[in-house]
Amino acid sequence: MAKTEKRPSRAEQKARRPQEILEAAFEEFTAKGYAATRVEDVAARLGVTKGTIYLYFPTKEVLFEEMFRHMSTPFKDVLASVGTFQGSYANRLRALLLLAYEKIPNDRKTRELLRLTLSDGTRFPDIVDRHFDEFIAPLVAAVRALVEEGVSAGEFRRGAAANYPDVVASSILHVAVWRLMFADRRPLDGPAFIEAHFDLALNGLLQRS
Amino acid sequence: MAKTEKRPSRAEQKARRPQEILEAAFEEFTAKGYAATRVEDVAARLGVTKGTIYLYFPTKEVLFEEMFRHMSTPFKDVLASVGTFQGSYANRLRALLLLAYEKIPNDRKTRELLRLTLSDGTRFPDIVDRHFDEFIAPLVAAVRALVEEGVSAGEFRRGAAANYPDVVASSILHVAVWRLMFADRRPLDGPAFIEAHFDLALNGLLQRS
Amino acid sequence: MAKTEKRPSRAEQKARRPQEILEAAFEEFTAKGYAATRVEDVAARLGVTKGTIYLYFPTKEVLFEEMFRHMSTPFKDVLASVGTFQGSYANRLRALLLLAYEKIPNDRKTRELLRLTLSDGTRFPDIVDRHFDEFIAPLVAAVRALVEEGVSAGEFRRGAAANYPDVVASSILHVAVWRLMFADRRPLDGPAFIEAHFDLALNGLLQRS
Amino acid sequence: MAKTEKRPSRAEQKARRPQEILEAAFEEFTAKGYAATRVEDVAARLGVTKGTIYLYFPTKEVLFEEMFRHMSTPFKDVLASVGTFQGSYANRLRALLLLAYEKIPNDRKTRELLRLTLSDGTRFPDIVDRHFDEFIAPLVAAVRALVEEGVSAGEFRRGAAANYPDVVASSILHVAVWRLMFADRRPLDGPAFIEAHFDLALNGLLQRS
DNA sequence: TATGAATGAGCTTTCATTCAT
DNA sequence: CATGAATGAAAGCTCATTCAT
Repeated sequence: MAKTEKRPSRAEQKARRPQEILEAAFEEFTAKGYAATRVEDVAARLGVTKGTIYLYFPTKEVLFEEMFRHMSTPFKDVLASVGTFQGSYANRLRALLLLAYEKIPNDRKTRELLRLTLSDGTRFPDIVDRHFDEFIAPLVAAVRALVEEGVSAGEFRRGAAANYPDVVASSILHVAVWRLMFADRRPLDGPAFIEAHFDLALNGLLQRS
Repeated sequence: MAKTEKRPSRAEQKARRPQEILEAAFEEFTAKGYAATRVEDVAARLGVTKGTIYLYFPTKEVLFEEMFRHMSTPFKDVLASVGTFQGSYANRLRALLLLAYEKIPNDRKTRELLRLTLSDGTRFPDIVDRHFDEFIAPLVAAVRALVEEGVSAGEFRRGAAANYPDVVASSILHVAVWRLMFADRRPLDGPAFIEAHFDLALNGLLQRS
Repeated sequence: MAKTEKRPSRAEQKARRPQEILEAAFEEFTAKGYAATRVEDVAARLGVTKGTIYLYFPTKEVLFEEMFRHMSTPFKDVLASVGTFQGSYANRLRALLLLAYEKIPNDRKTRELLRLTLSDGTRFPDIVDRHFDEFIAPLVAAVRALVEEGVSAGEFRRGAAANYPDVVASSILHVAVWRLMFADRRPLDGPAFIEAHFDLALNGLLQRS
Repeated sequence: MAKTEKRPSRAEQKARRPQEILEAAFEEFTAKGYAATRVEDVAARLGVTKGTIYLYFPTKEVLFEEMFRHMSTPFKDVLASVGTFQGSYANRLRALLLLAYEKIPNDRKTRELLRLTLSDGTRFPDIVDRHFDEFIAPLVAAVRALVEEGVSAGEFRRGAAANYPDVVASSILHVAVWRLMFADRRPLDGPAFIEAHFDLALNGLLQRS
């Protein structure tokens, strides 16, 4: 029982290398952008040398792309649970948006990948599509489904907002961008913001009595 | 009448140069980001050589900073007109948000500067503050003022949304980010989105009968 | 009569230009050496622009060469007066060396041209020869002539020093190099040094009683 | 025994590199001066490329400074042996000056560093001080000490020359400058010059019988 | 005559990539 | 596996020189 969870064996260490590199690459690329990041910086963060990086990834571009893929955690899966939600549609929508807040602006990985998508999307068109398929489309689809069901059930108003569900979720992006831009320099009161968002969105959607 | 509008004289050319350069720089920097843009690209866009750029701007960094300053058109001034708005607070808010849509996601300059702020804000902290002071703060302040007046007048509900006006305006940022990210690849139906936004926000804010 | 000696007329101004340029070039070239001096620096010192320099001198190299020629004042002429010296050979030698001190280490022009000869002689072999012909050879010849006459007259000892007159004059170069190297940071007591030089040289040369 | 003295191993090569570079830099910088030397010239002399130089030295300026430090061999140490000299003060002084001739004008390294001190001392003030502390000050101090002892012992005359020992040593600088300036184009008969120097200096210093 | 905008060749420095050890 | 010395292709910046005004 002694050696359990001790430092990894050489073999384990080796197996872990690629992931370590991708994680180090994430830190560097998100901090400085693709062009301004040097392969050596990534290596230095791991305490290895440039050559080692090239042992696992053939070029800086591939490193970037694989890092992006590795760090973008599946949001679709999370959304799968939406189907199991119970209660009023208002509460279901609230729960869904809460999930999105957790996964997008509050999750550093997702948030920083959004930055990369905006800054280096020109050079890596794939990541833009990926970002859309991974985050935007599923979220919008889930919101739309819920809103439509709520409308059918007579809980939500029919109207422009119901037809364009992005607008219901757009505050989420606002928080993400705010955090990317200001970090700790202008902290944002997350819970209060979310509360205001729910207040506005649900009042905006609910049938007027 | 003959020679009017011929090629500019030497003096005219010179007077125009700095602006031409700043505008070319805007195109290049926004297309590729600071690090990936070469001074020579900016020059080539104007049909001149690198050296010419350095005749007007001492370093690439200064070129970037002055470009940013030159291209960020005052939003505060636009907002000044808000005070003159008439009619219901709902309409006034609608007019205010429309102004913001025009000036932020629909104005290519502002939109692209937002991208730069996100991608190169780390290297140029000034532009982050500038962006905040120039766009975010005035807009939030204007929305807050209007909402508070609307609440006082009994037209708007008191509530979380009224206390956190960012949430009312956040869809604007959503459109900006969407356009930056997808450009023409996934066009966004602007008018429909705006309509949905107003529908949601005003229903969310108005006193329930 | 009032305006006599007032500011020069345009024609005079023009006629003076080349010299002004050469003098400005002297300041710049001696301060930074040939390679590190920019033509624009020379122009700026005169309050004109680069183009003006090229109106008078076709290239930077020619400017340098002509500057060198222009600033190297004839030492030979000065030495001509040596033939008229009277009195003991010791006194004549003293007078000759004093002339050399005035013309070489104490004359800023000559001193600085010595620096250029050492630093840029590789690129401009002419100036080395020029320096030799203009300063070294005449001085050594004059010293040699005087010493030989002094020996013939029985006033100076025959001996190694008399055969190699450079050694008699070498302290002069020492002062020049010292001043070039240390300028005002380690001032050299000129009169005391010269006195010591005469003391040593004359005692070294005079017949032992 | 076979492979001994074959091409150096990677490790040996690496250990040697910095010195190789400094020596190549010495050749280039002394031949053309700081400004006119290209880092690529230094590299080419070693058969490597520019990049290699920057692997060892961060900037051209640092390369120059470290080269200067590396090539200036301690003169002070040599002078330490002066204290052990025996015999007449004339002979001791002769021995001391001979040491100085060996170390300053006859040693190519020292001689060329003198050239750099004169040509690039403005840009690198440190090397001027270094040159003073390393060569000038110790030499003058040693001469002074010996002369003073010789005066105390009654062997040397009291007088101006004894008070200003630079003058006794100044011929040494003369030879250095001559060689820097004329190299092989006007060779200087070293031994004869030195003989003349001793003849003059000792006769100039010794008590007149 | 004088200007100064513009050029283009060249220099310093950087960095992705390779490869012998 | 890992290293890190070396490369070479840029990229930022400079400056002698030109030329339209």
